[in-house]
Amino acid sequence: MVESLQIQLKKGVLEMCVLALLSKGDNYAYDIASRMAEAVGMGEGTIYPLMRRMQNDGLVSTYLQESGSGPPRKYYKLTKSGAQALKSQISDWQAFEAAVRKILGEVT
Amino acid sequence: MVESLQIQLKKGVLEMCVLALLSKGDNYAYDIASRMAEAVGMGEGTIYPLMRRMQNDGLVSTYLQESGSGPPRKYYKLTKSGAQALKSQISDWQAFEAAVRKILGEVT
DNA sequence: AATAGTATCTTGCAAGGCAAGGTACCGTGT
DNA sequence: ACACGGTACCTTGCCTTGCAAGATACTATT
Repeated sequence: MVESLQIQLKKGVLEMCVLALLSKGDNYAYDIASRMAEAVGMGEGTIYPLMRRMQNDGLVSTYLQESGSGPPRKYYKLTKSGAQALKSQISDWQAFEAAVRKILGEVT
Repeated sequence: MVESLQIQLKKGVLEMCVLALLSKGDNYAYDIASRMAEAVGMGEGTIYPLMRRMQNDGLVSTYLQESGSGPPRKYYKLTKSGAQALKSQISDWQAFEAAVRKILGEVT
C-alpha cells in the first residue's frame, strides 16, 4: 500500500501540488514556480526538471502560446493519467499526514 | 520564516517523528526504526545515520543498557535542545501542512 | 543603448533515504 | 554441539532530487 512513503514524500509532495494546481487550469512553469515559492518555499531551479519528469511520466502535456510580455509560454495541461496520479497521491498524502499526526500524538 | 520548507521536509519530517517518539520516553534505534517502518515506511538503514546526526546536533544524548535478548541497547534521550527543536519543527510542519491543504483546495 | 522584467532551461553541488551487507549476541530446535 | 532465526548494532555505495547560480532570449521602459 505504502510502497515507500518517504520517497513518496520527496518525489511526491511537490509533484502533487503541481498536479493540483494544474487541475484548476492549464499553467506555465514560471507561474507555477512563483506560487509554489510563496506557498512552500520552492526554488525556481526545481520546477523545470520536475516538469520534464512529469511530462516523461505522461502526467502532463504541453503546448506553446504567445504571451506578449516576454518569450512564448509553455503551458502544461493535466492528462488523464495525471488526474489519476493526483487522486492517488492525495490519498497517499492523507495517509502520511495521518501517520504523522498519530506519531505526534495529541500535541496538535 | 520558512527558509526552505522542502529541504525542511526531507531533513525534518523523520527527525521530527523521532523527536516526538523520544519525547514520550527514551528508546533505542532498532525499536524506533520498527515503529517508523510500520508508520511511514522508513528503512532501517536510515535510522543510524539519522541518530548520529541528531546526536552531533545535540538533540539527543545516549546511554547503554543490557537487554538480555541480544547485544546491549543504545538508548537515546531527548535533550533540552531536542525538545526545543521538536516544538519548532512541529510548527513548521503544521505551516507546511496548511500550505499544502490550501493548494489542494477543497479536493480534500 | 541599457536596464529590468518575463520566461525558458542547464550545470554542479550537497544532502539524505535506501538496499544490501557485515558483526555480534542470545535462545530454541535438532 | 551446532545451526538457525531474532535482536541489535553499524557501514558502504547508489540514486534521486532540491537548490543556487548562471545562460539565453524576448519585450517594454528609461
